[in-house]
Amino acid sequence: MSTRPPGRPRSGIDDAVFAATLRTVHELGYTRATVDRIAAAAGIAKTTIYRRWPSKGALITACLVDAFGPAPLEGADRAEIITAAIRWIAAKIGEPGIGAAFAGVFTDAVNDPELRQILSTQLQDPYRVALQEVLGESEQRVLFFVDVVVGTLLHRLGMTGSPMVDVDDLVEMILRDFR
Amino acid sequence: MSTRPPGRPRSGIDDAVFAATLRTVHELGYTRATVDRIAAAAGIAKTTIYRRWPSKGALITACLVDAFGPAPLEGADRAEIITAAIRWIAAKIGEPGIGAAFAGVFTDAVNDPELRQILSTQLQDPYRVALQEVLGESEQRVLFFVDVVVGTLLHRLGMTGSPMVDVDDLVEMILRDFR
DNA sequence: GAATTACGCTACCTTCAGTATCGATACTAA
DNA sequence: TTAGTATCGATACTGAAGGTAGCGTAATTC
Repeated sequence: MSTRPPGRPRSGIDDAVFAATLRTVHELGYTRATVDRIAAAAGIAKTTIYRRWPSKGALITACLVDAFGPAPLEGADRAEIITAAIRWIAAKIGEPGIGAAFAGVFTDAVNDPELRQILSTQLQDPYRVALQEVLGESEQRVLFFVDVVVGTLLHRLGMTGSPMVDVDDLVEMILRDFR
Repeated sequence: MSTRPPGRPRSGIDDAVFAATLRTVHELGYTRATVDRIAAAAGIAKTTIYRRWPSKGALITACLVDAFGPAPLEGADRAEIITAAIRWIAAKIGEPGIGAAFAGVFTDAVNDPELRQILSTQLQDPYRVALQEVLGESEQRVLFFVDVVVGTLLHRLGMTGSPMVDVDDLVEMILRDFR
């Protein structure tokens, strides 16, 4: 059942495109990482990218979803889980290309409701739901948690150009509030 | 001394340009608030804008410096000062056009070192210095404070499209950390 | 009146997101 | 083997937007 449909199958280039995206954003920054350059870095045609993702923002979002993967929400107690989650997202944002891509697509989303919808549902919602379950907190409270953690990390990255290196202060502050 | 220099004096249009900028950003959002449209809304030529500010980001930054004004860093003790400061910046970011302009120029600055310099020195530094003095905290600590407060407020605005209405949680969290 | 500086206007350059088209390619079904 | 279908690469193009150049004109000082 569910045999392969007719027509030429899509070539498995998603991973190559994601890698080329992060590499290009890391080297040139979000704005100068044009779709043309990303396509060239991946060795494919620009039109192929637009056949798979409806916009540059959607491509970046898909790339981030792939790069982040599932969050490691494990630990003996709430404090350990929260600490691990903060350190995990901070480390991810510190990886080459990921932080710049995240900040770039986030800022694009501010004035683009469609992109905001994509970003919210495809990237944030899975982690929000998982956090609500494992922490037993309300949606409102988890959203506040995400605002503080991600907002702080992105503000530091955007204002200084470098990711936050010492996350201890942030962890302690959050722990005092969510213990 | 310091008599008026020769040549046609600049017309006093800065206030009109700032007002037109906030109005246009409020109506159309940061991206669609093009320099052409802002100039048209102010009733002047686009070239006049570029004679006074070197880029769109610099114009928005100057507009924000003007709109924010000095921070009300008053209160009987540290807790009152911190509370007032947080409520003040949250209210400002909630004003029509200001939050969108702030988020927009911030995100532009992420991949534009020149603009980041302008934003950091002209907008953030005055408040950072004033906070260091009145709170007696280190530069590192005050920068962390700014990262958390502004980052949280901008993340909420960018992710939901609306400013944070209930700032109490943020105030309490910060107070627990900076008491 | 001469020099100087700002303004408005028009035209222009460049970059980039996104689209259209067309021939070639890879696969399914008969 | 052939017809049908869907993808890919390549090229060209559109439209929007930031920013610049040049020119005539207006305002002010000396």
